[in-house]
Amino acid sequence: MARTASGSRSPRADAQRNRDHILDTAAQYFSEHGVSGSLDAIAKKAGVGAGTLYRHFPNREALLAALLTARDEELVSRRDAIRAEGAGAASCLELWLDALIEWAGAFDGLPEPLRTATTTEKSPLGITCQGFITTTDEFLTAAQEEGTARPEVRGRDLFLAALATSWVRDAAMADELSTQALTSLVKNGWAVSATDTARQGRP
Amino acid sequence: MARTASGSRSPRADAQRNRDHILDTAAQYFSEHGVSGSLDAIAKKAGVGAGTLYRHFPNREALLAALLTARDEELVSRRDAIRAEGAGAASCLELWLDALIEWAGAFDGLPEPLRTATTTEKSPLGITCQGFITTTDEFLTAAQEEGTARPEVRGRDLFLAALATSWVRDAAMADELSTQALTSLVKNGWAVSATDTARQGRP
DNA sequence: AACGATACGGAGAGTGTCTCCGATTTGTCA
DNA sequence: TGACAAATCGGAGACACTCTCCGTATCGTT
Repeated sequence: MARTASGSRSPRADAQRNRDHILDTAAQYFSEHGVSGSLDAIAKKAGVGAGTLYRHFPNREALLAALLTARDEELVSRRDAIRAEGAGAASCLELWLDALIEWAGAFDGLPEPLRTATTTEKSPLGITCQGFITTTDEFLTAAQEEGTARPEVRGRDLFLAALATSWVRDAAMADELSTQALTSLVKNGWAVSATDTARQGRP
Repeated sequence: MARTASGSRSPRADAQRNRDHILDTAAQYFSEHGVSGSLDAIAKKAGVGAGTLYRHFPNREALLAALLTARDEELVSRRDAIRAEGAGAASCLELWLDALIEWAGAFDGLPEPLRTATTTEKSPLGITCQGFITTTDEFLTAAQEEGTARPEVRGRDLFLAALATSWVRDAAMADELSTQALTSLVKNGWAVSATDTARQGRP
């Protein structure tokens, strides 16, 4: 008898098929309508009953978490690629933050549930976020040891700042510069230091 | 016949009474349940029919805008007070951003509609936000002329950053440091400049 | 007091989430 | 292959929320 790694019986073929199909449909639907699109509509579009959708994914967050699994893997690959490049710790951190911002912008409205999950104890999304906070911390610590990142900053703060940047972008579509602006703000701040004052005028 | 400044007939006494009462009730309800609390529940709690609530405030945003009017005035006073203090432009900007963050944190979930309003052409909230962006720009420009703020930063970016900070705080209740952390991030960035490197180790 | 303008209230239409359970499909074993 | 039990399905329906409509009540004026 077929079994999964965890010892439970492997899912029935139709169940697996439905699950996959719901996931595909949801990905498209969320792309078009944002993450608050109607779940019943997704079920209908996928050609299954509402009950089927909710059995596979008890709530919106569960569906979102499943949907992000594929993207999570991409992000992990990105992390490894950044590490492999062997650039300076500050550049690595910068690249990682960019990757994080892009990841959180996969769907319209995604930053909101991510933020909630980050601060909500246990949940599929929350665990994912926790992992990425850890990664952020690793890159950050390296940069701090290198002397290129302020020692008082925490990985958690940078992660939240990345989510916030994506959050701003969600609505500020009229102004694509906003993402760059926020990114630069988080990196350099609005205040000029003594060094920068001397430099002022030549970019 | 009594008339308002704009020339239309002044509202009937019962209408005014209801409006005020709804506003009071909504303020309390939103404080307890966040800005996505049920509007019908507010109507019921205020002892009026749903129709009455929606006649006075056609949608959630209108109610929110009316609710914020009082707080807006406080914020404007704060602006004047900051100007009057006559401190350095950088300090003024800093104080103003703090005031903005506090304002946007008046209710749980408020940053979301504010951000939407900021990027949505005309709307009661949007106009309010536009005004505060202008104020932010004034403080920012002063700091830039003083040489204490980076020239490439825009008031709009700082305003959105303030909203984002409030947004993060909304969920990160487990960690009150987050607001400070984000504020400092927006001011100084995570990267250390050459000057700071020399300073490292003595706070 | 009487009348027109204004405002009220709540039933109900439309939409969305999520549950429950009889009907159906699948996998297994004889 | 046939039959049985477990697993899964589908969609009606309970419940919540937003917002509209319109008959009824109240206000302010003459």
